[in-house]
Amino acid sequence: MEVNDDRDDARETALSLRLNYDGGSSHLSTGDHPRPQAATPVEPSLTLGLPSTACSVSGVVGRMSSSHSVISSISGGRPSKAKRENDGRISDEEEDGAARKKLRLTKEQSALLEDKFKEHATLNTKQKQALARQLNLRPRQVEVWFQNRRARTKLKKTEVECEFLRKCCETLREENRRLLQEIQDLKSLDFQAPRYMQPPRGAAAAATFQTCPSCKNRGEGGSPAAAPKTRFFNPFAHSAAN
DNA sequence: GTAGAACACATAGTTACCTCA
DNA sequence: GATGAGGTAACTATGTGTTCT
Repeated sequence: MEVNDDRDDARETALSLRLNYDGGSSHLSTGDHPRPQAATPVEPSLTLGLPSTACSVSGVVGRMSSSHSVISSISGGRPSKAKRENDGRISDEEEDGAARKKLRLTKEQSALLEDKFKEHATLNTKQKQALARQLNLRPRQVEVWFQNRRARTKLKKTEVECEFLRKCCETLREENRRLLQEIQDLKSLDFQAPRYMQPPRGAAAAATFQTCPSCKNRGEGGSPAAAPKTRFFNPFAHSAAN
């Protein structure tokens, strides 16, 4: 129906904008709208140069292939929760009259879904229906798969970023250790304070300051007004106490 | 022009099933 | 064979933008 298609296009535009705003896992563009950036939805916001998440799925596909050849397998069944009657969407029960089954996608289905996901992280209605037909799945299943796939991508990205930050933290910690050691080394030196360092004021501050060694040695030498009062600012006195 | 209902779809979190070690 | 962990399909709850009235 043309009306629905038009609405889909408009909605997808809005969704695309919202997703970009959210800074979500993908810079998505949906449907027929031109995609502004890279072709793969996985990496764009990953600026770390780390492995693509696509690889995380390959193992699953391989594993699934061991027991399923061409047709999606259906097994078990779980009690349906009667929520979706109120939902506008069609549930599995409503569609085929049977209880919802847990299926495993075949290797071929997974591969094609992955390919499509690399092209578009989201699908518009037409794409979803076409893909569902192609895969012999229900559109709802394709939709769910893409939802879960996006979630997995985002999770992987979060893990990668977490690891990156952990390494950054460790680097900074090491740098901090090095600088502290450098401070200790400098403290051990009998160096002369520069003259631009002004003396502190107040009794509390005085506790963390000591007389400049050069002034101490000089005694009453120099200006009678300034020399005896020149003090050496010891920025390490406080930290050294800790 | 604006408000609100309806709609479709997004994400986040959860549940239940399946596979494998 | 039992079991726990991990993966994932399917679900629920909630939020958002668009369209229509």
